[in-house]
Order: sequence, then structure tokens, then C-alpha cells
Amino acid sequence: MAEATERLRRYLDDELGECRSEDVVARLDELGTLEAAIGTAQVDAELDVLSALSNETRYTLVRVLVAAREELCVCELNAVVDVSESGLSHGLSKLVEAGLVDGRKDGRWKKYRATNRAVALVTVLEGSVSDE
Amino acid sequence: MAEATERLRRYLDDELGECRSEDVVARLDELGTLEAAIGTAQVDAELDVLSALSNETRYTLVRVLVAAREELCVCELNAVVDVSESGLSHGLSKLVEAGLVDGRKDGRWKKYRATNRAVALVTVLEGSVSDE
DNA sequence: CTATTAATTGAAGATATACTCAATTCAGTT
DNA sequence: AACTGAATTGAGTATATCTTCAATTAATAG
Repeated sequence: MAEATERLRRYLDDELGECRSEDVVARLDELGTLEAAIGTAQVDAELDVLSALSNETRYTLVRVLVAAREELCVCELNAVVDVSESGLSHGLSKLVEAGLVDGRKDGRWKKYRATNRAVALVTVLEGSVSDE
Repeated sequence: MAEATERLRRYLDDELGECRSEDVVARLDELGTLEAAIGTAQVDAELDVLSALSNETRYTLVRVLVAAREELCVCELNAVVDVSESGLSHGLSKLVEAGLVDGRKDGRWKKYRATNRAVALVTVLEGSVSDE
């Protein structure tokens, strides 16, 4: 830590032309403020969403549900991804936790649909990554 | 696979009131179309972006760089995350690969800034997850 | 009530990911 | 040219994640 602070001091010295201890403290404070402006709970929630999406099986499910624009039965989704029925169920469960899909029981069948959150994220990702 | 197709047949039978082999084939085709509309290369690229973001260290880096609205030196970022200098470098490297940050060498210092892609994704995530 | 089917759950093994340490590269300095 | 400091790279290990199997729950049919 002392090591890293020393380096920051040298950097600020380069940038500002001079650097006193209080300049280092001030910069560390600014960086801390940037970080703190983002609540920990908020970041954790966002990371849950990202973790849920960052898997081929689950991301495919989300993309198909978004493209479908309607609810699909588990038995239909089974044809879409290449995992066991159990794996599919685990995946859907994680997506529900992350608020990316909603599930509804209909008789002996269970149907899932994409949430607005899923639509928003897929749309932005699609748009952002297509213009490589 | 035969097992799953049988289940789909029973489902369609429930939904449509009747179900012939051709109905199952038609439905499988529809599902396949939904999936195919999304190119494999495109999905892979999107998954790279998601994988890069779905890690506390890297997501923190991205959020701080987006919040900063300017480039930051590695020596400054070091104060923001809780990993070794090497870990920080590995993280930044993965973010560059995913097109989420750009790096620039400035004398003996190296500076990183968030890309438009990073700004877009953080903005949507923030907005989507805040209204839990 | 028993049997069957849809779907989920928990446990366990296989794989992938993240982090650290040591060595290296690249610039600037002496 | 040798030295110092900034940052990266590669290897190794510890941890986390994904998927499957087996058992279970929930609903309908006979």
C-alpha cells in the first residue's frame, strides 16, 4: 500500500509539476468518491445480473425469449439449448433470481417470458457489439 | 432427444387441441429460426463482453472509469480495486479485449478510459437494476 | 389412490476463472 | 550502457461455476 501510494505521488508530481502529501491525499479522496458514488448493494445486484447473463446456455435462453416476444414452455426451451432438462431448470432459476425472466405455472406446464430488464440489456448489447 | 420431442408433442396437443407430426416439426422449425436469427459469432462477441464485465474487480474498474469521464492512470486505478498490480493488469487487459476500455501509453505511465460501449452498458444496467 | 409426466432440487465431479508470484518488457534516468 | 520504475506476461494454485445424475415435488390421468 505504501508502495502504491509512493507511485501515485510520483505520478502526480509528473502531472502537476509538483506534489505534496496533501495532493496525494486529495487525489485518493477523489478516487474514493468516484467509487463510493456507486452503492455496494447496487453493484452486487448488477453483478448478479451480469453473472446470470454471462453463460452461453443462459444467454441463449434470454435471447430466444426476447426474440420470441411471448412466453415459451420449458419443453420448448429444451429444444433451444444443449443441456439436460436439469441444466435447463438450473439456468432458468438463475435467470429468475436475476430478474431477467418471469416464470408462470400453467397446469402441468411451466412457461417463461423475458422481462423488460432482459429486453433492455439485450437491445443495448446487440447494438453496441454489432458495430465492432 | 426423442424423449424431449415427445413431450413437445404432448404440449402442442394440449395447446392446439390436436397435434400431428408436422405440427411438431413446424414448431421446432420456428424455435430454430428464433435461435438462428442471432448469429453465432455475434453471440460469442456479446458473451465475451458479458464475461469481462461479470467480475467484481473488472466491473468496479469500468464503473469508476465511466464515472470519472476521463482517462485514469494504472497507478490511480490501483487505489480503487483490491488486487495486486498484476491482477489489475490482467483485468484491464481483459476489458480491452472486450472493447470496454481503451489504453494509451503516456511516457512511462499508462492510462485507460472507458469506451462508449462501456458507458452504454453501465447506463442501462444502472437504470434497469435501480428500479428493483 | 396409484401411475405418469413436467419440472425442480441437491450433491458431486469436471471445467473454467481469478488471483498471486516471479520473471520480463518497455521507458526514462543517471 | 547500466539502473530504476511502470506495467505486462506466464505459470501455478485456489476458488467458483457449470453440468449431470438421482431423488423429489406437483399436477393430471386412469
